[in-house]
Amino acid sequence: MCTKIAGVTEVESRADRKERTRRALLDAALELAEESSLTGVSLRQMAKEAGIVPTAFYRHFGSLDDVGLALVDESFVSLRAMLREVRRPGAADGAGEIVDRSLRILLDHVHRHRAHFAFIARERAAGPPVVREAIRHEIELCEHELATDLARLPGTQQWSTDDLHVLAGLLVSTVVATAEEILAARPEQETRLLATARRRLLMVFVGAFNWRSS
Amino acid sequence: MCTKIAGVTEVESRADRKERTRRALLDAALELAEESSLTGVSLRQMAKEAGIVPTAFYRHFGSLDDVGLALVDESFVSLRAMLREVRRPGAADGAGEIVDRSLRILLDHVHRHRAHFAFIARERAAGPPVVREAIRHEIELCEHELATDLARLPGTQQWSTDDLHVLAGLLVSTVVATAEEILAARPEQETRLLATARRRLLMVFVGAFNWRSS
DNA sequence: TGTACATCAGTGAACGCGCGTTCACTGATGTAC
DNA sequence: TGTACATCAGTGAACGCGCGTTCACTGATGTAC
Repeated sequence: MCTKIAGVTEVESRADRKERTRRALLDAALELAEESSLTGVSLRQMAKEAGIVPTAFYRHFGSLDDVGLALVDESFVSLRAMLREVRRPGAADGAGEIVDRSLRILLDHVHRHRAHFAFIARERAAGPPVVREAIRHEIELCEHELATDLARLPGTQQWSTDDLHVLAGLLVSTVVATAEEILAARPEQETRLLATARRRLLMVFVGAFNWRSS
Repeated sequence: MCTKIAGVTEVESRADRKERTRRALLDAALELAEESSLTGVSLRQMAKEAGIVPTAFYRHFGSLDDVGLALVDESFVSLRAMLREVRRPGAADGAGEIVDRSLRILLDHVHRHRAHFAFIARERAAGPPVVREAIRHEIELCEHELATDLARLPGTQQWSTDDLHVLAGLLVSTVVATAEEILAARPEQETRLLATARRRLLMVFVGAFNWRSS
């Protein structure tokens, strides 16, 4: 098959075409899972949505679980990109600035990778067991990374590693809750929602600043 | 049908028997939903588990959604009972005592109503749309109640209602996360998990105590 | 460059299975007289 | 108390449908010579 792009005749190789179908299957799974959960998506629905016959599914994945794990992988690529952006050193003067900047990045990423964030939020509780476990593990890794980062902030040098993990866990559960709220919110509620989320995070920071490691 | 209990011959009325079957269907749904979600449970599985023929299901519920809504109702009866117990005035000296007592009550209730708590945690994200919405609404009500309660604590008299809701939201998301951790934890991890949860809640309280309403 | 062969993504028929729902029924329980 | 009738929880056959998976296949793409 040939495609003419900007005057150049591009040839789509067999491998390219296969990758395109694989992508279509993953996209179909992501979209179909939005109603209820991945456990409710059938191989035949995915194949139909991707424009192939059901049996051709097996050319790309060994089972439905494999599709789930592939989606977990790419969802956490999105999420890690976000965390990297949050972490990037900037004009981080005070807690208010850090919170504002982080929330802006969170909002932007949730909107731009809406399907991936919704996938994690949903399948974390409802996915096939193997997918649930994979997500649980990834979130634990993120929490661990966050704890390491927090240790570098001014004011936490004397903290025990336990306390760092307490704060990391608190931040993760707060951010997860906020992300879920953003996903569930209608656009006109968003401003109000963010204002609440901002104060919630600030309250956590106030608690952390006044915390004495024991 | 007659049953002899403690020397008294009890007659089970038609209504009693119907109620017993209804209960069996709900219990079956609760148990079967543990693998994946309620959306993955079929009417036929429920009927089989309850010991009736599939078609008899319709004598008790109009649809699978009705089963879900009935389970939401009774799950929140458990949860409300817990909140009432937390709220019951006791020797609430300081934040530490409040947190310890609340966590003890939470742990006890999660263990004694494990299936109900797991149901809420799971179906909140993965249930049929109508069930998800019902749970979202119930949690919002709990959060609102909590905000009202917080207003009566010493030190919050000058807070704005917005700030009360910020704290209530923070507490709810922290407690939800803790409940989910208890549900997922193996028994030997429990002590450590509770110690972390304790410090997490304390950190929130430290934040609240040092909070200035704006 | 041309030819002969290998690869392999996608096809289409077929399978047995569990699904929700319909329908006419049975027979024990409940009620009116 | 006894009888005749009504109620209704549960039955069982039947339906059409979508499911995952098997298998032998097709024909375009890729490769070796």
